[in-house]
Amino acid sequence: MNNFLNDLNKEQRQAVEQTDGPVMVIAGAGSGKTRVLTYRVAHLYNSGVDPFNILALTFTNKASREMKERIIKLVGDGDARNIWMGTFHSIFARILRIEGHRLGYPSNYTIYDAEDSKRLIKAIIKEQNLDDKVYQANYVMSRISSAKSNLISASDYKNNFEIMNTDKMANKPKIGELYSIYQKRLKKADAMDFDDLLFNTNVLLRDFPDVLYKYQNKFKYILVDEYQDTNHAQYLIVKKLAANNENICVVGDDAQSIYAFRGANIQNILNFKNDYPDLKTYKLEQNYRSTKTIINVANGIIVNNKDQIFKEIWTDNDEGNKIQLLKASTDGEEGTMVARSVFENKMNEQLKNDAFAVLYRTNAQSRSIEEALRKANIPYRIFGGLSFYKRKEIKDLLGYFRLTINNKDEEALKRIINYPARGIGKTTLEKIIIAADKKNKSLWEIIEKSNDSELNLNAGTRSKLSTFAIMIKSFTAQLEKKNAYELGKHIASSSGILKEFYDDKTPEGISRYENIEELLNAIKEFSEKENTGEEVDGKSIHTLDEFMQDVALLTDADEKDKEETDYVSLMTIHAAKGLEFSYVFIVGLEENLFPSIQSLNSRTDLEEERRLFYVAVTRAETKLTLSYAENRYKWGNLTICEPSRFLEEVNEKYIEQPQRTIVKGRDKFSDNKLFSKPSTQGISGFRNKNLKKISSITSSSDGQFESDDSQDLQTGMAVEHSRFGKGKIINIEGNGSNKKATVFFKGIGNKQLLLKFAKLKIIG
DNA sequence: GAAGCACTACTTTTT
DNA sequence: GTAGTGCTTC
Repeated sequence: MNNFLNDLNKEQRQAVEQTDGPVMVIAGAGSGKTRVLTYRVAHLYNSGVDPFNILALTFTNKASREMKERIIKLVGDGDARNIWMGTFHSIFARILRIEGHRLGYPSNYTIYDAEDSKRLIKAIIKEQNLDDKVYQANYVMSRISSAKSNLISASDYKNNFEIMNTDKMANKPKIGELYSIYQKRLKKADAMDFDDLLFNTNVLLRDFPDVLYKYQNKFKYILVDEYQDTNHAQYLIVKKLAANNENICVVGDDAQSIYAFRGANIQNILNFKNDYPDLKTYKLEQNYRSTKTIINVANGIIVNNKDQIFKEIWTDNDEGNKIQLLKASTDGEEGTMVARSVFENKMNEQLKNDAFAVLYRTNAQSRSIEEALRKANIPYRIFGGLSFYKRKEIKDLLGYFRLTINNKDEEALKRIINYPARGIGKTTLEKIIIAADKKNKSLWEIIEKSNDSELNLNAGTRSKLSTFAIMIKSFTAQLEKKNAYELGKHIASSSGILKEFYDDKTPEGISRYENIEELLNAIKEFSEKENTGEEVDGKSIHTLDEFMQDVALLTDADEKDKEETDYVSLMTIHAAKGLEFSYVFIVGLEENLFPSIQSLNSRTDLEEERRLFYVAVTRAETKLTLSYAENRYKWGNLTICEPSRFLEEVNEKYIEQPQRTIVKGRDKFSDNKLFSKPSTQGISGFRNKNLKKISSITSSSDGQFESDDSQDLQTGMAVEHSRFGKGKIINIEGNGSNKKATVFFKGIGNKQLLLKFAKLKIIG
């Protein structure tokens, strides 16, 4: 029974068997972190701990899904399903459904996703007559979000001199006010955003001792994955829940902390021992994943960071292949080179597609890779990006579901009240919003009473509103009676959504219709899921609101494996965390892209980018390929790029002779019809298309650098721009071809101009 | 109020 | 390049 523990090395085994008391595992990349976590849970289970008493928190749905599967493999299906395992957000959303009434939330509260939050914030900025150029929704949202992650409420925010002063200095003094309006609106809609799930859980545990006591007793054993990525709110929840039993095990790697941008606090792991004097710490430094070459490169990168717990990853694996470095002239060519390299390696080593992954910094980079793989007939799959549940048509239909479940859901209502068009337009909606604000009611309550109010609506509009309200109410009435699929299908057709997409015979329309069908299929599967015997919330059928509970927190569609299971994986580095692939391509290693241009201001941001690079490198088992392009399309323009500074941190001795391989490879495979035909077409196609633009840009910029004024520009000078007119230089930054000036133009405002493109004339 | 067209901001990363 | 917004016309 205990023999599976023999799979573990000494440190891993110690970490697994030390079941009681506080434990921290510092687990280097590829050192068997997930294995320790899963074995630990399995070991607890086998030692007789009641699965209901185990709480395992992960960071992503994917991680929790995988962990669940692995545990079930170890201990068998059955009782182990009762372990509380999931993401922070999903676990605490679940607790809030049970306990939220204490904070004034019904159990059917809605979870707003990032898009809903942003829309609401935008709407509020507009309603407050603030300039949306000054109060950019993204900025406001991130201020509010980081406040919430640090458990600063709207009133705390407004009472905090330092915070308010920062906003004042940034010329955005109203953010505190926007925060409190935003919270009020969420509350009125019976909605929580992602941050509220953690914030409100903290309030619950802080203000209701019986709740705290209940969950402290329930969760006798707590495990936290990726602890380095927890923010303050998450840290405190874990600390409180563990306070009684102190059977807490956190696993993490400070070198892989890549979420500081959204509030993750690396100090949580660095200071963990301060909270638990009895802490037992285990370091896992042996890597089982990668070749010596890859490990050496990774160590050579991370050593450049100042902030870290010292550890050096080592491996018993072979030396392995050298690192391949690809230099492309454009992003299109980069894609082609990657595709070719995938093909060659596949042929030479007789590999399947799923041995390969292409990792990039931003989602936008996937397109050129995708194009090249498609031309080369290599199956691929993109992870992340626009996920299934974020597509417009899906969110439209989900909007109906949401409104059915929670009539007060403001964002859902605004989304669908006139979709498909039913004659309830902007003006009417504005009147409703104003009335709702005045009476401090939800939009729904105003609509319900649209007849007897002083809304000033004409009879036609009133009847349209009441038809709409009656329809939604009829859906709501069927919530408990029909199963999720029956009701879902009924809503899809009687709302007119299905017809809307069915009538659209464009390719997009057809694909939308198919997506709707796919959603309904998923609901069908859910509805027909075997009932576990015990009744969920007293219901004997699987209802729509049950289905919807998890949907807001799903990012990847958990899409059922389609026909194709053997594909090359394309994803951002963030999404690749925790995964491993035999052959890894890291593309777009260029300054301002990776490291991201927004990270260049501070050392901490740059170090986070470096950790990101470290994470990317350590995904590779057998062979690593790095690539960059000299020119890249960014927001529609061809931009000149410099190789990333991170490339300099890779010791040359680990790098294969660049270019050589490519030329050889091309010769070797030039007689292969499958590949060479489309690919050469692809290359020449791209070349021809881009050459003109490249040459025109280089020649014009060359000309500029010799003849024009851009070298002599200085802060304070008055200049003239062909389009914006006369302006004054506020700031100059960057150098070489990336030299950038901030120029103030009268009546236009500040503009950031790349000097190699902007034709600035000095006029005084 | 709706549909069609032009304009602009956007791209960091995710629950 | 695209989604979202805003303007114009019916």
